[in-house]
Amino acid sequence: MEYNYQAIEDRWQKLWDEKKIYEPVMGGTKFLITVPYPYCNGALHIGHGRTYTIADIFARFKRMNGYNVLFPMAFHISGTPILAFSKKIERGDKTTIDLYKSYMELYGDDPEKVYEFSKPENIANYFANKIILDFKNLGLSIDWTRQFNSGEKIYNKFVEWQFRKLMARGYLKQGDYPLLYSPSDGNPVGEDDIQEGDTDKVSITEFVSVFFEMGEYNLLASTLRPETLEGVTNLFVNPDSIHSIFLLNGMKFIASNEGFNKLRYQLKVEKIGEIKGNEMVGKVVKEPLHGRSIPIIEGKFVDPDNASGIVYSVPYHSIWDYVALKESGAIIEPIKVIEMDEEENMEDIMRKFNISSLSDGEKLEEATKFLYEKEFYHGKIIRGDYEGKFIKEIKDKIVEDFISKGIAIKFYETSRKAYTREGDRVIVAIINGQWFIDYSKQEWKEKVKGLIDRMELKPDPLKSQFLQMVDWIRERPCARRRGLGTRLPMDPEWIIESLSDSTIYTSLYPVIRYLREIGYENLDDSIFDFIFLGENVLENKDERIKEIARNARKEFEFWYPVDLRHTSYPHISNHLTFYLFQHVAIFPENDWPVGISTGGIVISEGQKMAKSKGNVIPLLTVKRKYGADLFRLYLASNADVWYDVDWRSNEAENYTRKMERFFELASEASKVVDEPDERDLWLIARFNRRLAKAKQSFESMKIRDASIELFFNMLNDVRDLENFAGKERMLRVVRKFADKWALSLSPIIPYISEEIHSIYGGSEFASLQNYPVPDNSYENYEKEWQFIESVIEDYRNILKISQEKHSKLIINTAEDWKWELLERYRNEGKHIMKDIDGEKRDFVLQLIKKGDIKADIRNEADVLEKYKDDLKKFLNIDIEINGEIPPGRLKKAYPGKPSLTLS
RNA sequence: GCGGAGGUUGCCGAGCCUGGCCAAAGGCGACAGACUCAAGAUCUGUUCCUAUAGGGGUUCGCCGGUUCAAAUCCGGCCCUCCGCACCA
Repeated sequence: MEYNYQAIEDRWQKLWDEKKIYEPVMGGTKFLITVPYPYCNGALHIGHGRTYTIADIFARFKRMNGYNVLFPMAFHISGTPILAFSKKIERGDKTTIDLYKSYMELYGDDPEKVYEFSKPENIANYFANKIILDFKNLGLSIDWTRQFNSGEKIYNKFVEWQFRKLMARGYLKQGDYPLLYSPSDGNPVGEDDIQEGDTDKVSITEFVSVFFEMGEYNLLASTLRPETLEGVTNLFVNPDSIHSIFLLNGMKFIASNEGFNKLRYQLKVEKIGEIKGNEMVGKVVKEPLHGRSIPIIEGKFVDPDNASGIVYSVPYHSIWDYVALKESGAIIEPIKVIEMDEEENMEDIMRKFNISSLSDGEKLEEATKFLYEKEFYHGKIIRGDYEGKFIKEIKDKIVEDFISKGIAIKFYETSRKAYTREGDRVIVAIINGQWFIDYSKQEWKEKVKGLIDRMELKPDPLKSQFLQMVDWIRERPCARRRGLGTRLPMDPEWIIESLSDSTIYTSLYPVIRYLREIGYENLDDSIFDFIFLGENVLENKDERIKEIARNARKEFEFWYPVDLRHTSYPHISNHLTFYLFQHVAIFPENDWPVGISTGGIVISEGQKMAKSKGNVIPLLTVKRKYGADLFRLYLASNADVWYDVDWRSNEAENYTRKMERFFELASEASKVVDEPDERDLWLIARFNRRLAKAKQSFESMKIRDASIELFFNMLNDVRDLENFAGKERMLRVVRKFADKWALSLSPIIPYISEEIHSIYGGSEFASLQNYPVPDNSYENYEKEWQFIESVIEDYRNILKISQEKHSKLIINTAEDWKWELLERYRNEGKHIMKDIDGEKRDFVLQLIKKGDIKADIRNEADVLEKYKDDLKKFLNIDIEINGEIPPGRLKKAYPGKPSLTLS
C-alpha cells in the first residue's frame, strides 16, 4: 500500500471532527493545557505551528495516559497592528495590499476581496478562520467549541471586571509618560506608523538638559552623559541657528527653535523671543555646579535638531568635544572626571579610530560608543559629590539630583530622526495621566515568587529567569489612546493595551459557552465574582441566570487551574510574567498556574525567519508539500523542545522516505501470516526497550528523545534485521508489534498512527487508546542478538586490517575458567589479583581495564550455532564454531567476545 | 553590565546531572561498492591518525586541579548566542 498522506490525513481529520473526540466533558482526572493565543493579522508560519504542535504532542500523550485533556484556544485581535493594516488598506498602501493579496492567494481566495480588510474585524475574522483550518490540518487535538476572541463583548466585560479588581486592589495608577508622537496628527504613533519603523526601530532616548546661566537667561545644554558635568570646559552653540527664548517655571531659557518645538510637547513652556547663535558665541556662562565661568564657543557641527540644540563640552571624556576644540583653535585645558584602570588618551583614540577631523562622523560615533561603554562599566568618578563611585551605579541618581537641585530637566528625543508614513515629523511627547499597572509592589512580587517556587517549570533555567523578571519588573503602561481592545472602565478615553488585556483569559475557556448563554448584556461583576472567585453574590439575578452561573462555576472549578502553559521563550519576559502576576492578583491560590514550559523558535535553513529576508514559511505550504505528520515528526525530532528548530527542506525530503518506509513496513507486515522465527524475536525486545525509554522521555517532555528512539532508531533496527535475516523474516516479526509501534508514535504522528491502527483491526481511534505498556519478556533474545552483533562488528574490524583473502571464519568462545574468574571478580572485586598469576592475571587485568562485558550469555556456543547459517549468509564466509586454531589465538577469547580466526 | 544558554570529531547535533562499556548516538555531507545504458533515488560499507589479526596514538574552547580513571566533577580564563519591556 502506498503512503498517501493527503488522503490519510483528510480522512482521519474528518472522522475526529465528526466524532468530536477532542471535546471533553467533566470527569476523571483533568489536564488543562494552553498555549498563548495567536494574533490574527496574517498567515501563520511554521514557528507558530511548532509551539502548538509541541503542546499537542504533550496533550495527546497525556490523553493516552488516562487524563481527561482539555486543549482549548482563542484568538487575539487587540492592539494596533490590525487597525494599522486596515487603515493602510483603506488608504490604498500598495505594499500592504500586496502582502494581504499574497495571503489570500495562498489560501486560494479571491485576492480582490482584499478591500474588505479596510474593516479591522474582517482581517481578524478572516485570519482566525484560516488559523483554525491550518491547525485542524496540523492534527491538533484542540476543542474548538470553546473559542472566542479578544474583541468580543463578553471578553470586554471580562477584562473590565479584571481591571476593576486591579483598581480595587491598588494595582493601577496614573502618571506622566513619554511616547512617540506626531504633532501634526495629534496622536501617539506606533512602530507601524513610522517610515522604516519595523526594520529600523525607533526608541525614546533620555537626554539631560543642564542649565547654564548667561545673565538673566539659562542656556539649555543637552547631554547623554550628565556624569561628566564636573568636567565641562565650554559650551558649543551653532552660530547659524535661530534659538528660542522661552519661559519655564518662571525662568528664562534658551534652546534651538527645533528643540523648543519639541519641548512644547513635554513641558509647559512659553516662547517670548528669539536669538541667533552667533549673538551668543564669545559670551561667558556659569556652569551650575560651582559657578565657574566658561566660554561659549562656536560649533557649526552642533545639530539644532537634536535635543535642545546646544551642547556642553567635556574634552577629557568626549572625542567629539576634543576634536571640536582642537579645530576651533581655542586653548582649553581638559578636566578629568572619570578614572579607569586603563586610561584612554584622546590622541590615541584618534589614531586608533583613524579620526582626523569633525567630518569623520561615523568614526567619531564609533569611538564615542567605545569610550562610553568603557567608562560606563569601568569608570570611577574622581571629582565632586560622587567621588569614588562607579558610573553604572550612580548615573540614575545623578540625573535625579540635578533635577531636584533645579539645575537640569529631562529632554526626551527619538533615537533617530523619524517620520510618519505621511512624512510628518515624529517627536517625543509626554502624555499626562497615563495608566500603569504597578508591578513594583513588593507584597505582590513576594506572592509571585512564592508561586514560581512551587511551580513545575521546564526547562530548569526558567525558574531563575522568572525570579529575575519579578525583581526587575516595574510599572507598566497598560493603556493606549488607540487600537482595538477593551476600554479602561475607570477612564474610557483609554484602551487597554494588548499585553495587559490577555493575562487571565485562560479562565474563560471552561466557561465561555455559559457566558454566551447568559449573554453579554446580562454580564456584570457579580457574575464574574461568582464564577471565578466563588463569591456568593447572585441574589438579585433571575433563576435562569443563576442556574447557568452555577453550572459555569462547576465547570470552572473542575478545569481550572491551567496545568501546563506552553509557549516560546520570547514570551518569558512579558506575557508569561504578567500571566503569573495577574493570576496572583485576581484568583485565589488554588487557581494559580501549575506548570509552564517554554520552547525554542523555528529558523529556516539556518537563518532566522523574517519578512525582510523573504524566508518565512507559511504553515499551509508545509502541510501541502509534506503532510502534517511529517512536519510534526520533524519538529519533534530535530531539536529538543527548548532549542531552536532548523527547518531544512532537503532534510524534510529525507523524512518523506522514512515516513513511507514506516508506513509500508507496517502495512506489508499486516498481510504476513507466518509466525516469526525465534532467532528474530530480539527485535520485539528492542522495541519494548525503546518504548520504555521513550515513555520516560515523554513524561519529562523530552519529545526529541522519544521520537528518535521510537521512530528513527527503531527503523534502523528493523533494517538491521532485514539485512541479516531477509525481508520475509523481518516482516513476520514486525507484524507482532506494528500496532503497538504505531500507537506509541501516535502523539507525534497521529494520522499515520490511526491508519496503521485501523489496518491492524483497531476499531477505536488510536488517539484515544491507552499508551502501550512495555513488555520485557523478550529480554533474553536481545542479549543473544547483542552478542551476535558484537561478533559481526569484530569480524569487520579484523577484515579491515587483514588484507589476505579468507574463506573461513573460526569462532572460539572463551574457556570456562574465564567465566569462573569473571564471576569471582564480580563478587570479590579486584582483590582476587593477589592469588592468581600468569594468564589468569592478564585476564583479570583486562577485565579491570575494560569493565564488564556487554552481552552476558553463558551458552555462547549454542547461540552461535543457532545463528550460524544466518551469519554465513550475511558475512558471506564459511563458519566454524570452536574449531582448531593456533593455541595463542584462544587467548583473545573473552566472555562475550569470542576469538575470531580467519583462514 | 545584569540574567540565561552554550562552545563536542567536515557540518548539524546527542552525551555531561548519575565519571569507566566513549573515538564518542543519529542526521547531513564526502568516499567506495551494489543496482542502472547513464544520472538520480535506493541499498551496503567506510569516514580523527596509524597498523596486513581485533592493537597503538591523539581528540570533546583554553589552562590547571581532583581521581586508578574526565567530554563528563572542581577552579580560573577566552569566545558565541538570547532576553533586558511597553512590541505583538
